[in-house]
Amino acid sequence: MGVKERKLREKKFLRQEILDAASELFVTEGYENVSMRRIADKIEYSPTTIYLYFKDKAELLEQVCQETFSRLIVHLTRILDQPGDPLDRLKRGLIAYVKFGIENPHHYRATFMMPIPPGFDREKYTNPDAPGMQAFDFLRRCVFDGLAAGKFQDTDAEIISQTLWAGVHGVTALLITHEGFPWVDHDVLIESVVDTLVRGVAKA
Amino acid sequence: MGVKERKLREKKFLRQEILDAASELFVTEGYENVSMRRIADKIEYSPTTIYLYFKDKAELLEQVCQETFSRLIVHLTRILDQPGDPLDRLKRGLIAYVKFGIENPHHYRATFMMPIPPGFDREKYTNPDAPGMQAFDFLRRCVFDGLAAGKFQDTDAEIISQTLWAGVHGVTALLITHEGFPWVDHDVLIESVVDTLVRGVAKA
DNA sequence: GGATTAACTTAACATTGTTAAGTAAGAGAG
DNA sequence: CTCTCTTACTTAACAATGTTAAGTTAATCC
Repeated sequence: MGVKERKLREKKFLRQEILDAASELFVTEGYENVSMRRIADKIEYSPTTIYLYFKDKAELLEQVCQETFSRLIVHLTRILDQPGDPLDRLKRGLIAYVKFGIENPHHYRATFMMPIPPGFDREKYTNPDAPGMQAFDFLRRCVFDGLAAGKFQDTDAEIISQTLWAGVHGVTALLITHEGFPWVDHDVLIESVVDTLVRGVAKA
Repeated sequence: MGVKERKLREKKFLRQEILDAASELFVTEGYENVSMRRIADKIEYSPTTIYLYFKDKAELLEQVCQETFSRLIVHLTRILDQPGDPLDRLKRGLIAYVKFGIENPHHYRATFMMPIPPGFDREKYTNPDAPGMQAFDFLRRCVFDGLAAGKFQDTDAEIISQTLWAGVHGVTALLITHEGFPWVDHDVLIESVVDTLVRGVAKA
């Protein structure tokens, strides 16, 4: 009786269809401009069907972002697996992070720039499987490599990691929200920030 | 006939009452969790009255933030008017910026972390009277001072300014949105970011 | 004293996320 | 085959949102 399995496959399929439709709409229009009804229209189901597969709009967004961020993870993996100077790899990783954010502004916004829900879920951040946290862990590992090679001024890996994260998040976030601002060339700015940060933490 | 003027004064007064009520609610609950009806309740007027004084909710928020940010301006002015090494003043200014953001998270979010409305208003950012832009100009001035004193590695004031802004915005934004994250001590992190940035742009 | 204007309110609209109740088709058991 | 139960979905509705149009009431002007 493969019937049950076929059913399950079909169920999984619809779930994926919802995710795809939602992702595309979120990407093109931004989370808050997409209603559940619009997503439902796109997949030609009734709005309430979505609730059979996802608890609410927030969970749907979370899943969509998780998919996107796993792409960043493989991207970062490729960069960090290459040999070379730890500081160079660190720079390349940081730049990749920023560029990813800018290429996926709505998903970046959703994972890193959204207000904390009132009943904050600390678990979401300490949970290492969380989409964004995995990316941050990459940064941590880079910093450990650099520390082992004695490349840094400070010796606290956590402080260095968080400092670098704050820095790259800053450019990413500003370039996303302040599109109209008279920035210097994007690439120039990104490189400037990353260079400044790495110069700042590196041993003199 | 002072009647007309009294009327005008009363009108201004109600406007200010709305601003105050809105500000308090925005501060305690956050922009998106405050409805026009709640604001109206607080001042004991009907919801639609607000629209006689403000075009829409966004404009109301904008005015509220403007008020708040002018406090940052006077704060920064005090710091920058003190004598001393340009880099030291720069550091103090940057730290003040971050602390202000963290102490006014909702207003900071509203001015610097909100998605750009679809029909972007470039004018809002180039306009030097805009609340946030005035603060950024302070940073620019600091950088000019430092450049004049030959303190920086790079020579482009705009690149340096934007780089520093990105950096401090990063900590501010992350500390605001990721309250639950296992940060190292806030003050330690803030100081680390500012030190790193200034070390990064300073002449070796 | 009648018309005009100003300040404010009531009622309503369209849209949002979400839930409760219903329906129809198919699986499983006898 | 038939009765029942489950699965997968839909229809209808709710409460809340920002915002507008249409009053209403009181003071002002001529």
